[in-house]
Parts: sequence; structure tokens; C-alpha cells
Amino acid sequence: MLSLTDLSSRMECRYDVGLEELCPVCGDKVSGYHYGLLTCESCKGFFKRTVQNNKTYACAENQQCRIDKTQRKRCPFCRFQKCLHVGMRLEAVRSDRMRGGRNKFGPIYKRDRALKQQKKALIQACRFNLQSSSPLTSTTHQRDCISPGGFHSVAILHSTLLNIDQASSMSSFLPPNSPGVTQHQCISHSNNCAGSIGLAAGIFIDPLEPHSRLIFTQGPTMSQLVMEFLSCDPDELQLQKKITARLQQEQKWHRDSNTFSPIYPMVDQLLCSIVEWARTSIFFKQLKVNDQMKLLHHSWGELLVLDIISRQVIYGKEGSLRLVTGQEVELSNIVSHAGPTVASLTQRGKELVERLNILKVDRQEFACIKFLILFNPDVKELEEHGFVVSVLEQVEGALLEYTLTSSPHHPSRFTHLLLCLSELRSLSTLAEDYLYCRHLIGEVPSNNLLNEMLHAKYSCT
DNA sequence: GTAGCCTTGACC
DNA sequence: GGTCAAGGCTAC
Repeated sequence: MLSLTDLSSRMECRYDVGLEELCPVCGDKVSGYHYGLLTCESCKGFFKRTVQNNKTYACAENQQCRIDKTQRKRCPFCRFQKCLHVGMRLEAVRSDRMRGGRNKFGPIYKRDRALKQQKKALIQACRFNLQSSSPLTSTTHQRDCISPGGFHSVAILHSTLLNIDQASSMSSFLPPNSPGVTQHQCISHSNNCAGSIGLAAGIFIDPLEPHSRLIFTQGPTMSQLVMEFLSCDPDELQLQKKITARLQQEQKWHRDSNTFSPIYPMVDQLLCSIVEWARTSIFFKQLKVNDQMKLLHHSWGELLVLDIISRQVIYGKEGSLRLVTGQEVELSNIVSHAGPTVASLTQRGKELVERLNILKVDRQEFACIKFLILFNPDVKELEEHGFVVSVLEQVEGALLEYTLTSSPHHPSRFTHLLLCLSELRSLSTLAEDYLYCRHLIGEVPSNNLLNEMLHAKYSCT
């Protein structure tokens, strides 16, 4: 059982990881701001030597070397690519080698410090609020068990992330993409994701000059980042048409079968759209496929619940549940026909929607929350844990700044959003447990993404 | 070549 | 005068 204290200590752990500041390149202890961001002393020196001496390295492997404290010396090529990827600035290395003084990043460092300070204060306030609210009950001991060895079936998600067409229903969600592209390859060899990386790190790669050096522009503002998150969201109308068409096709296919409830294909289609969203999203698409899978196996339930909840806030009507197909179902109908778990889920979901409606949470904030859920540094054995931490910090910073700008008279808005996220996580646990129980009694169709996700989550118990 | 420590100097 | 992010020095 997971108590609120557990949840709180996990949040504490996660945020302390952020606040004690590990080097985003190698995970060593940070010694200060160097060349645009907080890094350790050795990566600072490495970056300086590389740029000052105009060094060129080659990778003996496949340019996907893991860079951590113990292995950072092994591959300078991948280490330097990672330095650039996390946002170290070439132009901060002085060409005239003048010592001392301040550079033009002073105001950026100052703003970053102020944001970190404010975030720390708000998170502490949030933690205090959490500890004084009622305890949660759930069975999420398996949440800590995500590991590559624990997956029974990873075929559908893996091929979806690699964009290999499956016989399964999700194939229509998959536009072309470069399989298995890492952030290193992305920066050094491809312009496909220059827009996203550029926005994230203030880097611009001239599309007409693929072999030109990186051109550094002014760093992105947090509001730019929020807009980037929003632009990753699929168009609701297109999604509605696509899923409706797929469901009609499946209905024809299974016309003679009355074994499965129609809700499962819909959940499965929602999961496909979530995977597709993640796969093409800023930051996520730069991760290695193994890390992508680990993050999605961990967060699919929360993303699913958020998808359903946000649709009610943005498009829904009071007293009814709006489906992704655009249909409306009376909540009273659901409650009267459902068992106690679904009735409880419906009631708690309704209350959460009411809270979000009172807060008037907008699409930008929902877009940020999706990234907060996806980039979870608590997921075990991430190869690029430092990158995930760094993205999470950027998302938190962007959301905090957005709430302070859009609601200057409501400084605790960020805290309220985090509290709503906490309730959403609790709801997700309940929903996942429910789905897994239905799966055990054979109610969930096999060979689909939902089935695979349930297996991945519960296989290590 | 690496990485820890030292020196420098603009900004507050 | 203190701070801190640059470059420099040097033992390994």
C-alpha cells in the first residue's frame, strides 16, 4: 500500500534530486554555472578544452555511449555531444581567453536561480499541503519495479516507437520518423529535430547548410517552451475522426464477438494516440528507444487519465462524460450500471474535473502537465537519467513561470496544479488496478497495446 | 587528457 | 569588498 507519506517522500526525493543539482552531462556533483548551465567541474574543463583547442573526436561505437561519472572519459565524442545537447554554450568560451569578469549570461543565471528558489519554496508549500490532507490508498508497490528484464511483452510499443508497421490497429497513427535516433545523432547528423532541440537549447542548425557549425541564438524563453509543448498536442477533431474510423473498422471485424466490452478498444486507441504524441514530442524523441519505453510503461496510466480528464475540462458538459469519439455519456448512467470501483473512479474524476474547472486550467497548462508526467526521473535504470531530470526541471520552470504570468494575482496556482496532479496519480493507480483485474479474468482483448502496458506494469509483482 | 584547485576581474 | 563564472595551472 502506498500512503501519502510515501508519496510525499517520493516527491521529496525527486525534487531533492533536482535541487541538489547533479551535472546534466555525467551526473557528478555540480560546482556552479558553467557555459550556460549548472555542471560539474570536470565537464566544465572538458567543454573548455574541447572548444578552446577546437578538438574533433570520433566515437568507436555507435555514437550512443552512456555518459556518467564513471564512464565519462571513455568517449569524448559522445560526451561533447551530450554537453551540447543539454545546452552548454559554445559562445560562452571566450575566444580572447580573457580571464575573470562576467559574461552576457549573468542575467540568465540570475533568473534561473530566482526560479529555482521560487520553485523550492512552492514545492515545500505544496508538500506541506499534501501532508495535511487525507491519506491515499493504492497498491502501487509495482511502480518501482519497472526494469527492462521485467517486461513480458514489449512488441507493440517497441515497434511503435521504432515506427515499424504492425498488423495491430495502431498503424494508422504512425507518420514517418527516423527509428532509434539518439540525441547525439540528432544534433550531429540530422536536421529533422533541429527545431525542437534548437528551441530547447537555444541552438539553431541551418537547414540549408547541414554540415555547418551550430549557430547559437538567444536562449528560449519559458513561454516559448510552453508553446512548444502545446504544439505537440494532437488536433482534437482529427483525433476524433481517426479513432472513430478505427473503432468502426474494429467493430466490423469483431461483429460476431460479444466477449469484449467496447470500452477496451477505445482505451487501446487512446493509448496509441498517447504513444504517438510522445514519440513525436520535443525532448522525448531525442531519447533512446529503451528509455522511451521505460518512461511510457511507467506513465501510460496517468497520461490516459489526464487525457480523459482534460477532455472534460476543455470540451465536456456538466453531468456527462465526453468520449474521444465526441459522444456524450450521462455520468448517472455510468454510475448506475457500474460496480463500486468504476463508480468511485467516476465520482473522484468528476470532483477533479470540478477542481480543474474552478482553476480554469487551460490547454497550455495541460500540455505542461503531460510532460511533467512523462519525464519521471523516478523510473528505474534510465540510461539518460540526467537528461530526464533536466527536462523535468525545464517543464516545472516553464509551468511555474506560465502560471505566475497568466495568473499574477494567484501565486499559489502552481501549487494547486501539483495537488491536482497528485489526485490524478491516485486516480490512475485505481484505474490501472481495475483494468488489471479485468485483464486477469480475460475481459481485456489480447494482442493490443493496453494488454502490453498492463503486462509491463504488473509483470514484476 | 583529466579534473581539482587557483587566479582573475566585471558586476553587485 | 564580496561574489562567481571565466581561464590557468598542475599532479595524476
